Amino acid sequence: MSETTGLRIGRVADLAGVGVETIRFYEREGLVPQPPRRPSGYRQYPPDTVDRIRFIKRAKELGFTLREIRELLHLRTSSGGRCEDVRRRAESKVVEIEGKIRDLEAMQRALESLIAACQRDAPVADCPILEALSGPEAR
Amino acid sequence: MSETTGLRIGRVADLAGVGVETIRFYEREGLVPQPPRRPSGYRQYPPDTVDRIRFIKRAKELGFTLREIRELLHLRTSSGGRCEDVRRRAESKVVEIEGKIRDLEAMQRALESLIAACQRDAPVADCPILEALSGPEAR
DNA sequence: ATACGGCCCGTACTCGACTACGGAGTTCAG
DNA sequence: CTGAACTCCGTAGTCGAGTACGGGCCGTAT
Repeated sequence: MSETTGLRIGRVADLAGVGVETIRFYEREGLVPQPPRRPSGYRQYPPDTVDRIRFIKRAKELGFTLREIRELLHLRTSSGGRCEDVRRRAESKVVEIEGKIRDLEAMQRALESLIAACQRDAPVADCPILEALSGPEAR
Repeated sequence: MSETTGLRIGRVADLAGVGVETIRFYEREGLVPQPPRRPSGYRQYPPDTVDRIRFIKRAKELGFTLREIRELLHLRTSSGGRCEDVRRRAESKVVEIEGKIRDLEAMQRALESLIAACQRDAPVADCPILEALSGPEAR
């Protein structure tokens, strides 16, 4: 009955920065594996569950859907474990992520130029932000 | 009556890769400015509206909410045009974007290592992807 | 031993972001 | 000059991702 017993759901929720209900929801959706239970029915989480949930949170903030995140998390074990298939899926995710990084960098450059223009006391209305941001090359 | 007249909503939708209803929705939400109308009531869009909508699309895919995107798009003109305020807001966006890029790069490295492990014919179940992805440093 | 949390479950509700009507007027190619 | 395709508007419905009950069982500090 020490701390090797595992974490209860509320503790995991606190550590990961989400609500208890969110964890149960992720469990239903297959994003967090079903943990062992005590005889009482209480869930007992291994500590690394916290990292998994934090990962889900970050990935959401990066524009991945729960469906995509589930795929990412299951890359290891899915497709009957056939390596070739896993590799292909991983590679296409890498390409997707590269695109996101490129877009973010473009937004960043646009914002930097807005900031620079402001510092040169140029009237804000003349900042070229929108032109840069909504530039011609779309996805 | 040449092409200088402007685009009708359906054309803009096609070019930007969204539905007509989405554009009307964005207009209601203040993400796309209200265009001039013909006497018939038909909207007549300047061509750069297409870029604006593409930008909205990309930004959504990068995890920004419509509220945040509206803020970005209004940076120039909001806050009564007071430069200092605009600059501060832009700078905090830059920081946020830097964080996103860092997280994406971490995911990418994790995926690369999964791919590498696969190519070395290591059994997929042993790939260290999850450990890398859900690493200790959260947001 | 009891009370005040925490946890169980299922169901229902919310919120953001669309998406789909339906009935009327408009455009324009043939 | 007609008919198919497009547009208008308002309202309602959907979908993803949670969030909130409510009634009942656990656990533990006093």
